[in-house]
This record gives sequence, C-alpha cells and structure tokens, in this order.
Amino acid sequence: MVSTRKTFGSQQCSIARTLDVVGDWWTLLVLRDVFLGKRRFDDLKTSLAIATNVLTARLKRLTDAGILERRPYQEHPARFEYALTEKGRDLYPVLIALLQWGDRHARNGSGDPPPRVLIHEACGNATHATLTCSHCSAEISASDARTVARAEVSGAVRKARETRAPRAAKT
Amino acid sequence: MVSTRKTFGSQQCSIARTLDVVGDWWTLLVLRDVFLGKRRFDDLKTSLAIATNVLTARLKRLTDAGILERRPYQEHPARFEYALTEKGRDLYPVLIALLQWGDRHARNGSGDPPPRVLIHEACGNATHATLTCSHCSAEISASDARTVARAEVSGAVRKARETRAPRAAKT
DNA sequence: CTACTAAGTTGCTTTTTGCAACTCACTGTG
DNA sequence: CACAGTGAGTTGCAAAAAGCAACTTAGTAG
Repeated sequence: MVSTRKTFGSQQCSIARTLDVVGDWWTLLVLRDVFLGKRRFDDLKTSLAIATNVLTARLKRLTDAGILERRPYQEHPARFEYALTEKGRDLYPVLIALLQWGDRHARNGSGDPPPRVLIHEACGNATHATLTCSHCSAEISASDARTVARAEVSGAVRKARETRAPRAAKT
Repeated sequence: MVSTRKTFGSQQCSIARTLDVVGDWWTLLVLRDVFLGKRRFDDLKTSLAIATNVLTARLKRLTDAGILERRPYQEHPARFEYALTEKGRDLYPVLIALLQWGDRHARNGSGDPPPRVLIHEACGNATHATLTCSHCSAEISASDARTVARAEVSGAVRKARETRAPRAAKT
C-alpha cells in the first residue's frame, strides 16, 4: 500500500516511529502549508505543485494518523478542508526546528537572508526559538544531552547528578 | 543523480531547503545513529539494517552537504568514520523534536512508555525539551507564533506589539 | 444544456529502493 | 607468499514509489 518499505513504525524508537508517519518527501511540506493556513485541496496543490494523487495519498495518511482532520466547509458541492488536530499542532516544533536549521545552514548558495521570519506574538518580537530544558531552562545542545534507555534511567540520572557532565562516555 | 525529484532546494523556503538535504526516509535515521555515537559504516549498516548502497549514498550526501565529516581513523586498511560537523550538530533540535513528538503521539499501539529518555547532563535531570522564545523565554506554540515574509517584518512586529496577538489574519 | 470548479481516480512512465552478489584493499597467520 | 577474513564499497536487477496527464463525479453559474 502506501506505507513503509521497511516499517520504521515497528522500531523501538520514537524518532523512527515519527518518521514513519511524517518522514517522507511531501508530508512535512504539506504540514508546513497547513500551518501557514492553507487548508484546501486546491490551495495545497497549487502551492506545492504536487501531483494530485500524491496529495490525496498524503492527506489521507495524515488524516488516518490523526494529524489532520477532514471536515466539510460546505454541504452542497461537498467541499472539505483539512485542519490540524492537537496531535498535528504538536508537530510545530519539528517544523520550527527545520525552519531554523534551514535559515542558518541552507541558504541557497546566494547568501540571501531567510525569506520568512518567526514572530512570537505573545511578546511581539521577531525571535529565534531555542530548545530548552524543562527543568533548568538552559538551552539544550547535542553536547550536554543524551538519551538513555528507559531501563537505565535512574542510574543515569544519578550518575549525571554526581559527576556533572561525564560527556557521555563512549557513545 | 541521487538528488531531488522536484528540487525543494530551489524553493524560497528554509523548511523546503532543509528537507532537500535531510528529508528522506533514511537520512534522519542515519543522523540519529550518529548522534547516538555510531560513526562507522558497519555499525550504521547493522544498526539500521539499511542496504549498503543506500547507506553509501546517504553518507555521501551528508558529507557533501557538510553535515558529516569523513575522516580516517586508521591508515593501513584505510578505515573511515563519519563525525558530525557543527552544521550537523545543529540538527539536534530537529531530532529532539521528532523524538518528543514520537514519545507523545507515536507509541506503537501497545501504550509502551517511550524507550529512551532525554537526559540533560548540565542539570542532571531527565527532561522534556521545549521550544522557547529567545526574547521572552516563554514556550512557543503554533498558536502564538507565525512566520512572516521578511519584507513585512517591521510592520508585523509593530502590529504584534500594538495589538498583542492578532491571530495571523487569514494566512 | 454548456461551461466551469473542487476533489479526487485511474493508468502509465520514470525514479528510487532493497537486495544479493561481487570487487578491492589490506590484515594476520602460518 | 598463499589464504581465509573483514571493512567499505560497486554493480545489476526486480519491486515499489513518485510524477504526469487524462478522466470522473458532483454540483454551481448562466
């Protein structure tokens, strides 16, 4: 069917499972457009220059996955729009992370400034989003975080508490 | 050519350009493993159960893109390892965002707890990373942020400052 | 009744994957 | 040095997706 050539979904890894739902060429771009407010088939089709069958398949997958909700916005010629569910809205950080990496590292050769700027309306500023620790509010980077298997958790936390930054041993 | 069926790279959008480099089935999983400390061809191959030619292609693309650096770790049988460059390390937020979404929303049916837990070594806690505004340090969510074209920036910021949350008009 | 639009389907061609088998360079062992 | 062994790939081929264009269905506007 549409899905998994190698079923990432069954892997024991949340990243793999996320990619299983959302990790192909078009899906994240469709979501980008939905976050930008495009919710209709034709808007998406035009904006993405995507083949209709592919768009159909993506919307179906996203709807099946509970990321989008398909609902009619008019009865008689039965027209539908696709809105983000909460599950879908939770993908925002992923999009923002991609956006910011692109802004910093994927200027298309010509050194243009990034075409879109992130505005945080709550505070009214053009902003730059950072990933911060829910505990200490410091920015998290690859060098001071790591993931450990759940089973090792208590030990790992204890270890980190004792020795403060053991720089992840080998891994 | 390895590349782009529909050249996202040329699009005026940082998300599209990022996905152009990193947005296919395997690439992010390869990076996940590199972040977990796997740096050798065979480790990656085994861990991902990926076909060698596909892995070769991915590593080459990532290396060409400046995300990984290929360097010899021994001379005589000329063996190489792949290390993250700074550009590569900057993809960490993307992986974390995917990880957390998966933890919350892509439990594989069985309701298992997420298999890996994020530890912030600087503070020693199992943590949950949030996206926060570099200005006001508040958490950023889809509903209180939006992106605007660079050209409109000064106006948009001014508007947001004045009216605090105009909910992104139409787009 | 004709033209037109939104939202898809269907069918067919071109690309990409996935897989297995093969090469190449070197190692360590006797 | 002959010989099995290993890491890092290539090459070739069958199968799966993606791209493209034409067709359908349902309803509106004139």
